[in-house]
Amino acid sequence: MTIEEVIKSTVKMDNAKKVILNIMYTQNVIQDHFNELIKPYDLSGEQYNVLRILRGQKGKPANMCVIQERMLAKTSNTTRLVDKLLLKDFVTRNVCPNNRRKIEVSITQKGLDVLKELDPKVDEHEQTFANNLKPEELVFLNQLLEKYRTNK
Amino acid sequence: MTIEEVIKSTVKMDNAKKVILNIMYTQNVIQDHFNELIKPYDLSGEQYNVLRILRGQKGKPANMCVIQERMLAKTSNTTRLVDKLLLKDFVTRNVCPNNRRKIEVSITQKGLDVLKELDPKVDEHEQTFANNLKPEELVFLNQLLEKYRTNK
DNA sequence: ACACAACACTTGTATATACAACTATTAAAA
DNA sequence: TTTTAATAGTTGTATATACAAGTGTTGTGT
Repeated sequence: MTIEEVIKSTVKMDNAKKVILNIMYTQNVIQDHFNELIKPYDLSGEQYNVLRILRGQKGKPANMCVIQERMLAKTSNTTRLVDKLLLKDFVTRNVCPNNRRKIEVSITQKGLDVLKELDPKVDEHEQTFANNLKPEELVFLNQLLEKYRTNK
Repeated sequence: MTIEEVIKSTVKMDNAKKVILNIMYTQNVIQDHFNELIKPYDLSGEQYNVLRILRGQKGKPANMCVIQERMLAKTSNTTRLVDKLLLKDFVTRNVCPNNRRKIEVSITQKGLDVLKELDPKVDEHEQTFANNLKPEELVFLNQLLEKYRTNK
């Protein structure tokens, strides 16, 4: 399905406009698919993302600003995301003893368990889309997107 | 900047995962850029999108469901988006006389004026990104994204 | 004609995003 | 040393998104 078909466009669009809509729409499709996947786990996409970042710390706690800079959506409100994760006992939160302005957030065993349960489903989610392309097309798509973002 | 650099990933990712993150992140970058552009006009991205759809109707009013199906984010709440546009006198809203379940939404002259003022800025926004790619790369990027979405 | 399903839209609630203002702590400058 | 600036987070407000439940209208089957 082309992007024109998706938005039922009546007028012809140039490729610059088409690419933007294509990226925006594809992101929507991916996100809807992912939301379906995590719905039973009482996690939002960004909450999952924070957990994933914390696991990547391999035991080392992360400050709020570290979490922030590793998230895709740079404007997310990390405080409130961590609040939600705290309520579910997926993370712990403590004031950093060396610098009391900082907060140390760590993933709990319960958080690790839920990620582990999700891992195969997330892999499958990623593969479902990736399988539509040949391996070399996947590489090229990555290159094109990176180039498209140059200086932004 | 590669997607690994963006999210400061410590571990090596496969291309399937990279593509997803690349699309999600690129969409974020585009959206942030676009939000900057329309901020002075007191419009959100989706509000702009609704106005654009209404202009595409060329005078013919659009029902709520028509607007809905032409939007990128299929789960948007059209009622409340139109509410906001009504407050700014960018659209009119009337019950359809033939079928009183339906609503006829039309763009006003004020709405058309604001779109006209935005047109060159939106074009520039689109070109800024598109110029990073050669014309044939732009075409290929569109094809890859469409193929990537197959059956979704 | 009546009951009931389908349709088109609205409203409610919880969560998420965008952005500015605010608090507390630490570092730097005068 | 005192003031000021910078840093790290939090809170508030408005808007947007996700999703379920609700209202009114029209179409369909018996």
